[in-house]
Amino acid sequence: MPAHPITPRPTDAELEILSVLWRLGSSTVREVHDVLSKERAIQYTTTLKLMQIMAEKGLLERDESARSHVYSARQPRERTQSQLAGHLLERAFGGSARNLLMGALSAKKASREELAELRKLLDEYETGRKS
Amino acid sequence: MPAHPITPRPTDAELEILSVLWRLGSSTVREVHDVLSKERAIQYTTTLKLMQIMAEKGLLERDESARSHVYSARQPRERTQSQLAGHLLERAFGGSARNLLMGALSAKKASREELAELRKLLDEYETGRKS
DNA sequence: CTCATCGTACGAAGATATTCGTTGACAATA
DNA sequence: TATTGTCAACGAATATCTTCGTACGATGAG
Repeated sequence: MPAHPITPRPTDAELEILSVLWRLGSSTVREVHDVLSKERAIQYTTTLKLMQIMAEKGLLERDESARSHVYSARQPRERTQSQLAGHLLERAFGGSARNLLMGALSAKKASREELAELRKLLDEYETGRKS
Repeated sequence: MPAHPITPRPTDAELEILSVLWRLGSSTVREVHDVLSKERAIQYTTTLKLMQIMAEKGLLERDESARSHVYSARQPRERTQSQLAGHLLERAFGGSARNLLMGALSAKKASREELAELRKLLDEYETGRKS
């Protein structure tokens, strides 16, 4: 039986780990740490502990067959992202996707290409949704 | 001099308070608590303490002229929302607004009306942005 | 074999978040 | 005025997050 029935929302530090794993795919602590430590000051055992806790929580899966354990995200990236976006959407935007997008755009200006991507996404979504 | 030079990102519990204040406008602890306590179990002093801490942090402003202090959000709603969306955008979506919107839409299905709103927002944004 | 290196496990400190009980001041009312 | 209710202030317990030092076993070089 898993320690947690449902996957908890990752914290900020945990999200850093997940981001690296999304990029690298299955990795050892060393591999994750090498990336992480280039972005900010952090000790190896901190990365290790974080990843151990995340495995306990069910955020990561661990393969212990080799001496250097290999970790991977337990949920697909899209699912975690959807969980996070959905949570913020409810808590901070009263469910208004429009306001969420507005907030994102005013935080970080979007390029013409990105705007085109957004429109395309809406088109595809509508097509898939239609009746 | 303010206790905090920049406004910290509100926590989840703090966001609940802010949401109520966004709806009600300037309010006493009692008024906020009455709304909050209908949504979940919480004691009056918990609401009070939260709002006191938020005032210390600079998230709220407090008018002490009356016996019942009157609180209000220090930042406009849009600014806080932009801060939160921007933070999530960077940490969890690698800056991709497209993926953020995708996550939001897959967390909560959007109605036809909401899709229209989203398109309209993109149109307005592009117009405002155009060289 | 011996020693330096690399890995996991563990414990614990410090910071922050969340919760609520108690206290004392003030106000409203009987 | 005496009692009852309302409020802010405070302290403290608990939980969670984040960080890192230490210990100890496994591995590889000499």
